[in-house]
Amino acid sequence: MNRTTISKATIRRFGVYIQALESLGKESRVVSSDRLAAACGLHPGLIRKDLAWYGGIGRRGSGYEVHALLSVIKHTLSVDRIWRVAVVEPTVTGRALLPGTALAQRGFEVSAVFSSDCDSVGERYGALEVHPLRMAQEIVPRLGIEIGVIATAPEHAQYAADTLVRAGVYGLLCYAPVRISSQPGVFVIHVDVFQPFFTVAHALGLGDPDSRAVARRRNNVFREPGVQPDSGPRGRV
Amino acid sequence: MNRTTISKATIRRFGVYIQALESLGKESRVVSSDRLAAACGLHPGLIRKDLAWYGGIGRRGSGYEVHALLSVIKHTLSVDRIWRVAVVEPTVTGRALLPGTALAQRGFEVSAVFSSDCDSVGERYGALEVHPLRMAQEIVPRLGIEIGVIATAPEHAQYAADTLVRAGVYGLLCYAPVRISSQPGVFVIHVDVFQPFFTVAHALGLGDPDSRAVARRRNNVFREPGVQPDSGPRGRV
DNA sequence: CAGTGTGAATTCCTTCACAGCC
DNA sequence: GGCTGTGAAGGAATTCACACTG
Repeated sequence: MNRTTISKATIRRFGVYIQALESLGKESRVVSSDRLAAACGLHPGLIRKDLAWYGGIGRRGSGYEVHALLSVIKHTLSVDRIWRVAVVEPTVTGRALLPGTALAQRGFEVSAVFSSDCDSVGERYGALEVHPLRMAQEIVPRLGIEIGVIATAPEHAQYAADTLVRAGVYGLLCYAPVRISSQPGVFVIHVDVFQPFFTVAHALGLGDPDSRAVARRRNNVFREPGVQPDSGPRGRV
Repeated sequence: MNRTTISKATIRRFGVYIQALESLGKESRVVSSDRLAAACGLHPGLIRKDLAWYGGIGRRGSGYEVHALLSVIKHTLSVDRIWRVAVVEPTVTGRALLPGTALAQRGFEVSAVFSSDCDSVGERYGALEVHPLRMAQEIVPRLGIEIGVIATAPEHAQYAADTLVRAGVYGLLCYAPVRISSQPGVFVIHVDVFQPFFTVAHALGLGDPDSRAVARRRNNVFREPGVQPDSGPRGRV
């Protein structure tokens, strides 16, 4: 099963596993698929399928060795190294990614902040000074920055993206609410921080509008695939 | 096709459509599935399928009327009203949701900020003052807050969630990296703001580690379902 | 014509259930 | 006994292709 490409869904979950394993690892040296499943809110079988991609990394009867697992998964996701990141526009969204956040612990180091706004240029956030966007051309290669975060207003997103790409960035996360287009060879992800609110609203609002009691009585309507209906294991109230 | 429950995937996309339509609406009164698809990075057929749920809301030959479409989709997602939201802990993540962000424009109004940290209590963010978490019991019902955002450290997440739920909240967004368990009738979504970075890292790091040139030359490896490989004249090989 | 609505085909993902190993 | 690895079954979500309509 090995030499195949991993499914997109699996890749997404690998990120979740890293997250969960980091904390599970503090408690025990080994986890079973059941335990990991509970921590992630997924079906145990799904976890075994995902991990089976490595071909027998688990031990029957006991489970998976946390450290080893973390290690291979991180390697697969290429997060067993440091990625340097540039943020364009220190907006609220942009600033939420700056050092001091958990982002750094996961191997992503924001090493530059750019802005097209004269007022912002020169401001400092911790050790970082805001530079004019036009300096990306020089700074990006010098600091070995490979990933760019677009946190501009939508109308400036494309320009910011182009500028970063020209400077050498080849992975982009766009937080602005527009679709930016990129040259081949550049990988782009569009992130909408507020989408989850929509999902919650839909779940809560089911049935007649503002009949709060109804919604309250209703069980979770969405279950992430694999999530047990409720009353979690680990379910202390 | 109407009386069926909508698929989870469709619901997620409805959120995206709202987003896209808000800006497309400024340019034209009508959109085709092709145009909307381009704006969202999706396959046109998929959009027609999704919208067909409403049963003939489009006009053959011309497309969908933007305003009407927005209106029904918003209704479906229950975002044709205001939802009041409480945030626990004004961490960087928590603060990114406070008024002034685009969240308010989408119908979600943060009306209270709570903290268990004595130092934070009393701080002001715009018009909002940080209250001790224990006051949730009184404030949540008074302000009609229905949704809670957990932006605490992981070890306090469950407690914060329980407190809010006891106060009357029945929808939760958890930004802390733990799985919180909830009573039936309470809808919970777990959000990990940094997951997209993992996906980018994986895409960029494909193949031999740190052979940047290789990655750079490679085309986007992940395509969101429906996204054309790139520069996509659709169809025809 | 341009563009929707939709069955049918396809691809992708998840769950089941059980054999096999520790 | 506990738990992994995995084929086979089942279910979703997406794409295709085309009839049909304004």
